[in-house]
Amino acid sequence: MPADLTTQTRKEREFQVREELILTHARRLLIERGFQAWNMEQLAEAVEYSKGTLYQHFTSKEDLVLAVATDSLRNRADWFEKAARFQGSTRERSRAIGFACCEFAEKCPEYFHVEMMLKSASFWEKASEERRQAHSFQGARCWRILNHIVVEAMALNEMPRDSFTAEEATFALVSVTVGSHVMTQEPQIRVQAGITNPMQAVRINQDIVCDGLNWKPLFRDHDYSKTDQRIIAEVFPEAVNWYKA
Amino acid sequence: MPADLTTQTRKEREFQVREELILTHARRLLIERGFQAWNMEQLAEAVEYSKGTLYQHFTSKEDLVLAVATDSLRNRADWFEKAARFQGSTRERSRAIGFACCEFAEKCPEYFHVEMMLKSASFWEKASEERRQAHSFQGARCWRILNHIVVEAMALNEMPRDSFTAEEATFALVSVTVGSHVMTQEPQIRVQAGITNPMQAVRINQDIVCDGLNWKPLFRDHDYSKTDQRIIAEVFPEAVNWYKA
DNA sequence: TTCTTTTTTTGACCAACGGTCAAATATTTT
DNA sequence: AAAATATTTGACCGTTGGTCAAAAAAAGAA
Repeated sequence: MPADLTTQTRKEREFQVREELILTHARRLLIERGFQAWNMEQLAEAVEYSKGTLYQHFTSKEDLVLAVATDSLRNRADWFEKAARFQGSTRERSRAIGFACCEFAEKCPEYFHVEMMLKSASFWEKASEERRQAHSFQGARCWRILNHIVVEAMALNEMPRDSFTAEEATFALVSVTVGSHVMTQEPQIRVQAGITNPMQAVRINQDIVCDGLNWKPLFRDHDYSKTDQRIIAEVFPEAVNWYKA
Repeated sequence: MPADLTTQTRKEREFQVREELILTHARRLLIERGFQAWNMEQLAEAVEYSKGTLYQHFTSKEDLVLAVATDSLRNRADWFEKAARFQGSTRERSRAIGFACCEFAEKCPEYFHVEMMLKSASFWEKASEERRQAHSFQGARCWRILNHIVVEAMALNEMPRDSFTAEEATFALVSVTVGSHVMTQEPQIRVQAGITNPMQAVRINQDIVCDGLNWKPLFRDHDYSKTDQRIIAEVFPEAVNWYKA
């Protein structure tokens, strides 16, 4: 998020440009090698600064990686917002968010890897309070956008109110999405489940959960292929490579 | 799995006893502190052997931790088997497996933590081929048990065959379960979703997916509380602490 | 029992890496 | 041009996973 350039001094701007340079290279290393298989020395070399300079921006390797993840998460929230504005029924809009999730997984493949590490307390503890808050903030944005659609669906009686609360419904969608992404990463599961297109597998599971929530119109009663094409055309004008009709 | 004691020499038996001692202490450290916050030296001290001896059993710290995880996973598969033998409809039996998952999460809290680490290639690579295979084997057992019930449900027309394949249905259940466990670990999500009982949240999500798969009798049409009590009484005779009616 | 051989255990040692900070370098001010 | 301030650097440190030659223990031979 480029803060307003007018109130910044040249120094501050240079500092920010360098931070983005570091983040870019760190993301590349994360994608290419994961977390362990590179060190701060190598990153310093890549950005053509010394190790000490890196530590002027980040308190630890974990802090840096969390910053990369938060950057990605901000993108996801932005995509969520755009998807939520899709013109259609509440279920169609939640579907657009499902697409945003897949697009996110495709464009920010390092994210889920970092997300897994975030579950371990020791990782989280090594990051700075500032970055932890930034990450929580973007996470909360994503939750709020989806939850808002669920609440609206219940208000419009497109989803029954008596079975589950809006929070339970939102939680179910979030859980199945994360779980599906995690499981599709596992080669063994891919074989056992016969998965050839991971993104499609994720979306099928989202359909199952929405149907389980009785979110009308049900997937099993309704053909969403027209909606899907509109979502791709209107929300993701750039090519979406993972979609198979 | 204690191999047959008769064909083993005394040495071999002692070796095995020591391995179990190491695994026990490693599991305790994993639960108490996670993966990072203890080192091999401390573990060696705890088991009253030297570091070098640990490396006669395990090729690396990761190899050791994978062994702990596989031990737990074997327990889960055993619980799955027991749950699958529950007398009832296919959906009731899948419900019993859902309970087994919760019981597992409660009794082996270190497992999900390790499972997350297994997603990173570098971790997996540091473990020995032998232990990787053992882990895959137990994972496959769990899959097979659940998948078998799904196949049977379709054969008995308790779940429609035309919407999803048996593998897709199994995958959906596995995904939502893993995802729910992962998400309930996250304090922020707990607050946002208003979760007070994580295990109940997991089971709700399983109900939603089963309903989405149109697995009869549907949760929304049927009261499963009697079934739940039977499952607890018959499959988990020891106290189940997390269940709230 | 005593000496020799084999097996097992040990902990000093190594390399790798995240992180620090005094010194060097660059920039700004006077 | 010199002094003052700010920034960058990389040698250095502590920790830790992992190794291996030497020590200790066990087994075997006499």
